[in-house]
Amino acid sequence: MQITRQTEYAIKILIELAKSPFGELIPSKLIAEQQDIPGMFLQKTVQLLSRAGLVSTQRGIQGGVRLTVSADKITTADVITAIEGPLALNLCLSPGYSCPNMADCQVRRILGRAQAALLHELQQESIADIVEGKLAK
Amino acid sequence: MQITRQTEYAIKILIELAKSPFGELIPSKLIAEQQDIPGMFLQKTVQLLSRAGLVSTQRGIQGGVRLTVSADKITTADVITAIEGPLALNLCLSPGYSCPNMADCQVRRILGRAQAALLHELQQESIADIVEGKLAK
DNA sequence: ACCAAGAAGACAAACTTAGTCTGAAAAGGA
DNA sequence: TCCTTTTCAGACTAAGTTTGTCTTCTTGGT
Repeated sequence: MQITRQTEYAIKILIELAKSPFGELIPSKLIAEQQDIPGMFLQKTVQLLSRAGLVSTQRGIQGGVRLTVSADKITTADVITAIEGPLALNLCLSPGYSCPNMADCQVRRILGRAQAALLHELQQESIADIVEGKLAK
Repeated sequence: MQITRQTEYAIKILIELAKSPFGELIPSKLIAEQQDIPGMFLQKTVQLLSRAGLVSTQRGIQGGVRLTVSADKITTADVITAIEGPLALNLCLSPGYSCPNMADCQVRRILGRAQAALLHELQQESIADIVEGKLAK
């Protein structure tokens, strides 16, 4: 039950972007070096963030990646969702899933509560909080 | 970021055991039928629960599985730990892991908070709660 | 036109998960 | 003691996921 490495990369990418003034274009190669992420894999990750609307990219010389949402509006939950899809602690908690006894399934209910607690916390934490170190314990 | 199917099986096994009087031996074959779990795989799962001290088993004719801890003392967190090992939302949150800049790693800190919130909720929820349906949202 | 970036998708290696198979060991009864 | 029932243990396998790489294409600026 872990986030994937790619999700961790995504968080680091956003942190790196948030260190520069909002909207500034940063070439992905530079991000890769700063955060020690394999170049090609980083690009795929940026694309997921881009499709989620968190960043935008520009091609060509002087191209790169930039935030389209301010860092204090991007939560950890947003990043996880962008990379891994909707948070689901169990298959039966995925949107669109259905099973015969879903209505009165106690396992589903109990895991749903845990998931809600996790999600609530993840939605409190923004990229800006991470960068600014606002999480003193 | 999901619990494994095996963990879900484990929860169901414990629920099934908790339906009978405490300490009663239930043959694993019966549990498999009741909860629709592949027989061999269930046995492996029972073994993990047994090594974690949550159940004990008896071989031979009239053998089976029984709870060794009362259902209201077994939390969802216990089950996940028994099957998957210590809860870790990210590799760097696993016990025994170390990386150079672990002390001031903001990613680690933020995920640590989320993990603590999740763990707290999981530790509130017992198998007895599930069986008795005490979770009416 | 040329070059520096990102876009896209095929591919592959490594790992994890879910499950099976086979044989052994133990408990109890005949 | 022998037989049956049941768990124990480990090897094995098939499928899926993760984490990348490689190659080719497209775009934008100079």
